[in-house]
This record gives sequence, structure tokens and C-alpha cells, in this order.
Amino acid sequence: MKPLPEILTKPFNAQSVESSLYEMWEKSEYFNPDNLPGERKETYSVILPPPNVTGTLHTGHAIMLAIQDTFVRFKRMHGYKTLWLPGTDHAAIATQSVIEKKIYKEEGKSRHDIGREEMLKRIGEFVTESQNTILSQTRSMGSSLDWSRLAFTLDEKRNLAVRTMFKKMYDDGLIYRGQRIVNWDPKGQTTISDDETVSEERKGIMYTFKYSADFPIAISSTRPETKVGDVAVAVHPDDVRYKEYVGKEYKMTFAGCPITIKVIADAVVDKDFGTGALGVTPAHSMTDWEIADRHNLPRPQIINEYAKMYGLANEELNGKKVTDAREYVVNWLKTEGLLINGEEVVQNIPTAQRTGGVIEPLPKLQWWIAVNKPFKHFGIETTLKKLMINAVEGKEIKIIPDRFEKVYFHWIENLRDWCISRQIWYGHRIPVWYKGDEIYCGVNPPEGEGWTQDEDTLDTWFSSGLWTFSTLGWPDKTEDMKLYHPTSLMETGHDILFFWVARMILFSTYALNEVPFESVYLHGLVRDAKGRKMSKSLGNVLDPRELSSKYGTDALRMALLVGNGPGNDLKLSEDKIKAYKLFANKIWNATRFVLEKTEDFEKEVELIDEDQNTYNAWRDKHADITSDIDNYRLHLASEKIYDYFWKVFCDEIIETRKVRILENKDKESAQTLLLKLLREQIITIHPFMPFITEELWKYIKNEKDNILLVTSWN
RNA sequence: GGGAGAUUAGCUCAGUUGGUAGAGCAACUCGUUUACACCGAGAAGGUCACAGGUUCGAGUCCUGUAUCUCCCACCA
Repeated sequence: MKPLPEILTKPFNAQSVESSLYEMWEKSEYFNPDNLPGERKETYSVILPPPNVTGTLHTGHAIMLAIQDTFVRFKRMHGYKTLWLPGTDHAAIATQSVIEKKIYKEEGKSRHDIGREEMLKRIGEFVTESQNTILSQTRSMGSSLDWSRLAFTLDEKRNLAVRTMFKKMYDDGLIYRGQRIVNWDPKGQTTISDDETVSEERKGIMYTFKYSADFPIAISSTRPETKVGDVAVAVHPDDVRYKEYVGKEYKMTFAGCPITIKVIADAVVDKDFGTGALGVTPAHSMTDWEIADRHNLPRPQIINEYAKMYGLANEELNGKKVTDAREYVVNWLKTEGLLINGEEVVQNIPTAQRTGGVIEPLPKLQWWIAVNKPFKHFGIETTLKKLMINAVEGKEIKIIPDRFEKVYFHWIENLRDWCISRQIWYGHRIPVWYKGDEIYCGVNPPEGEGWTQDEDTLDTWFSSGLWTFSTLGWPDKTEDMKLYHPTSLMETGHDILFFWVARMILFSTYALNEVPFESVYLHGLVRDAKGRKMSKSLGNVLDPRELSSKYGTDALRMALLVGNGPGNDLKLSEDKIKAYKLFANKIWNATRFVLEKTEDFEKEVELIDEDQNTYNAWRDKHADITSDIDNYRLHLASEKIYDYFWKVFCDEIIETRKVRILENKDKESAQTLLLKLLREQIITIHPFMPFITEELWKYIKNEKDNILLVTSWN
């Protein structure tokens, strides 16, 4: 054996070795599956959920990187042609608003002052500059990503994929332009999808009143200001109280605005709610819009994009914010003696997830994906919804943990057409051009003069939805597509099951007729030791960069893996990370000791029975750990190797064998056993704690052995 | 209004297919004679929320109850 290396005589210092080890891995080019040694027939592929390009690493990223890297390293050591592909997300609205704020702060200018072209140029510059931060932080977690395939959701190749997909769906009639009620975010000045809204509990007042003294039916509303846009009052067809009025029309003046109200009967109305009569405001309520559809009612718009009243006969109301208008209308009701009562209620108000703005439902001409529309799909009539359901129901995709399958199905059942156009600048521009009444959709702009492109961009989840195959070169028929799609595993947070996972399934099954991934592993949120969400205001945010420099990346990774079952939130405390720093130290010292005790070791000998039994027990443990990883139980696998190394190997095996080595009793067998166990355990620990194990491997490997990254698992 | 999850040692949490309860931290005793005090040895600590049931046997399966958390839902 070699003499004991100098570095081992000192305590383990993670910081001093991590960056040079990562550099060594990168230089080996083994992160790229094309360069992996040996013959590898089976592939294993994972596409990294792209972090926001302007972001910095947080514990959510750290957990995702730790889990994925562990699987990827395991499979790579297992002989698979393993690809883990990195990328970043342009995060459309989030990024644009960051830069808008920055420019406003520094120059006092809005995006409209600056103009579309200049604004996009500035965002582009900012993004280029900022992406290195998240990428280098991603590296620092030890992530064995193939950087040669780095992708960006808004680069040229991904843009081609987006345009191609849009055109294909447009031609199939699955993307259409339509005037419908949208979720309008007055703060962000854009439409957003249903999933981008969050309902917030707020107190409001439910006013019960009449439009005018002559009108026979009282109605209830928390938004009386919208009633100037009413065109009907709907009652239940069986409601005897109002039967005599159905079909009649009333002309009145409400809050200074002339209105015509038709009494109609519709089954959606709940007889027992409020007065049992519903004031119908088609332009500003989804339900009412649908009622208007059924009864062929007009749809006057009376609120604009700035959440202000407009287009009304009463000039006093025009330009008023909806909240001020509400006050105005309520006062008017009071003075006219029309207000019957006002009852305080708790209501769920939809707000925009990104900006917090209160959603104003507005009718707008937008682009949609039709999820319920039948179409021919590879010769079979189906709908996008059915495709999404079939992929999971038919077990082509396994969701881990499986309880999320129910959540997924439930979401799809309630899914409505997806609004994909956004009134922001940063993103994939809609590949549609107009000239007069003509409309052209194409991957490339139309020939000829006079065409103008649609101003809108696409929902960021449209491009993210293509991620598993746009990263592999689609729409080109690439070797990567053939080898790595469907991908093996998608690992992400359960909070984006709908936003992202479902959309990837939609696009992939639709365009490729194959699932985007075979398994979905959903991790939970990281919370603090008390189970609270990490937030700046609580001051309980743990920064993964600080933690890894303090305790070592290996220790941080272990803390994120042990006991962290799929789908459950993880409570993370510094104490836990500290415990695995001690573990790293234990591995270090045990290695030194074994190397010291085997300095005079020459060659492997046959193990005596006692040692063979010990070795066999380890092999059982090893098989157990292997099966845990294969079955997505990293939380158990990591704990088992920790427990075995410390409690069994160090506390029992080393303690007993060192006596035999000292006393020269079956010394060679003891030495053989210690070296074999050490070597095999270092290999087993590597996917979890890549740095310390790769460092130690240098001192325990045989001449002919490659670096640990590509050393065989078995 | 629907759905999902949680309830296990003082604290924070594991416990894959049912077979005499585990980890980290904290607290207790002893040990620094040579891998590691970033350590070792030992002891202590739980009627596994509650009530029933299935079973030779249940933290683990079934039914119900309570408390908490999350998700979904256009009740105007």
C-alpha cells in the first residue's frame, strides 16, 4: 500500500476540496453521456426543472438538485448511459417585472416610456449577466449536469419548438382565438390562467337591494358597482316567487345609468341563496357570461383594464376605481331608499399569484388551448383532456407518491380552456400575423408586405411544457430524442404539478404520442425546524450557499435527503446538517484508520468464516439500499448507509478487527475485510455525498480504477 | 362544499410489503491506554391522538371521532 497521504492526517475540510473536485469531474467529461466509459446500452435521462434565470439558489433548488443528482449518479455508476440536462427558465412575467422595477427605480421610466424593442434588449442583457449566478450555484451543489447541452426556455432552439407546436395545434384547431371572460390582473396589466390565481379570504359586505322602486325583485351582491352593467335578473325555473315575472323586461335608471333588465329563468340559480335572484353582469363574471350565452343577452363592458369604471352615461362614475364606485353606488342606494340590508361576509377574492392584484374578470380577445375539443390524434378521436388522463390512468406515467394521482385527475376533470396569451413583452411572441381581415399562423413570418405580428407573448408554461423534448432538439429528429425521450424521471415540487407536470404531459402526448417521462417524483416544500414556511419577514430563511460553506455540501445534501419522503414537506434545521458534517468527519477518520492499519497489506486473502459472515451481512445491506434507490426511497437508503457505516462498520467491525490486527490473529483476513468494506461503502455513499467520497477514493482505489464518478456500483 | 395529508421519546421528525418501536438535537452516567471528544461505552425516555374492528399478532389494514395542515371549487 501507499504511505498515508498528508491530507488524511488533518481533519476533513470540505471547502478546500469541493471546487477542485467539481472541476475534475467536469474535465473528465463524464457528465456528458456520449463520453461515458464502457458499453452502455440502457439510457437514463432526467431533464432539470429550469430555475428562473434571474434567481439565486434557495433551499427548494437545493433539495431538487440533491435528489436528482443522487439518482443520476446512482444510475451512472450502475452502467446506464446517463443524461442529466440543465437549463434556465426565462420566467416571462416574473423577469419582466424585476427589470421594470429596476428601471423605474433607477431612471423613473416605465416600460412604455422605453419601448418594446429597447426593453427587450435590456432584459436580454440583464438575463445574460444574471444567469451565471444561478448556474454556478447549481454547480456548487455537486450537480453532475451535462453542461454541453445547456438550454434556455427562450433561446433560438426553444423558440423554434414553441412556434412549431403553436402552428401544429393551430392547424389542428386546438389553439383558437376567442372573446371570453379572462382573469385580468390590473396590477400586472395582463391576462393570467386560472392556475395563476389564488383566492384570498377577505371581508366584504353583501348588499341586498333593488335596482329601482318599480322593479319587483330584490338581488344581492358584494359588488353593487357592477350592477350598472346588468342586463338581466336570473331566477330558478321552479321558483314560484318569481314565476310571474319571467320573460318581462324593465327599463330603469340605476345610479344615473339607464339599464334594461330582462327576467330570465336559469337552472344555475340557487333558490336558497340570498333572495334567490341573481343580477346578471355578463361582461364581468364568468357565470354570468355563460348565462348570457344561453339566453342571448348583450354584454356591455363597464370596467376597463385599470379596474376603473368606463363607458357609462353617468359621467360621475366614469374613471372611478371600482372600490370608489362601490361606495358611490351604495350611497346612491341609501339615498334612494333601495338598500334593504348590508351583511358582513367573508368571501374568497381571486388575486394574481405574482402581483397580488385583485382579479378583474373582463371579456377579452385572447388565445386559448381547447382541452375538451375532439380531434384526430394519430388516427384516433380524442381530446387533450383524455390524453392527459390516459397517460396516468394507463400507468404509462407513475406519480410518486401515488396519492397525487387523485389530485391530478381531479384537476383535469375541472380543467377549462387554457388562456395562453399574455400582454407582456418578455416571452415567446405569438406566431400569428394579421393583415386587414387576413390572419396567418406559421413557424416563420408570412411573405409579402403589410403583415403585423400579434403583440402578445405566450404564457411561460407553454414553453416550459415542451421542456422534456425541446431540450433534446425537437422538432428536429435528433439522436438525443431517440435515445432519451421519454425521459426516465421528472423530479419537481408538488406545488407545480398542475402548472408544469400536467402541461408537459399535454404537449408530449399530443405532439409525440409518447409520455414526457416515465416517473414523476414530487418533493415537498422546505420548511424551518418549526414547520413554518421560510420567509424573509420571519427571518427563518436558510441559505443553502451559507450552509454548504459552513458544513460542507455533502452534509447539506444528506440533511435534505435523510427522512425526506416524497410528497412530504421537509423541516430543515441547522442541527440536522451539523449531524451530517460529523458523519463526513467520521468517514474521513475511519478511512485514515483503515489505511493506517493496512499499510503492510499486500494482497487479498480468503476471508475466515467470521469475516465472511460480516461481509455477507454488508452485501445484504447493500442490496437493500440498492432496492431502496431503485424504488425511489432515498429517504431510507440514505439513512441506512449512514447507520451502517457508523454503527456497524465503525463501532463494531473496526473495533473488533483492529484488535485482531494488533494481536496478529487472522490479520490478513481482517485487513482484507476492512479494505473491501471501506471501498464498497465509499462507492455506496458516493451518490449521496459525492465530494468526500471522490476525495477519499483517490487514496483507496486500485491503480486501474477510474474516478469514483464512473466506478461500478455493484 | 369536496379532496388529500398529518397526529410516534422533552423538541423536530423517520418507520417500504402487518411480526417484540428508530434517528438528530436536548438531558443522564462513565471513559481522553494510540482513527475520530467533530469520539466511545452505558443508561433513561413513547398505553405510536382517541374509540371500536380484522388478525395468532397492528404504529402499520378497516370503520368512526377529535385536532391541525394543505389543495381544489364562479355560490351571485
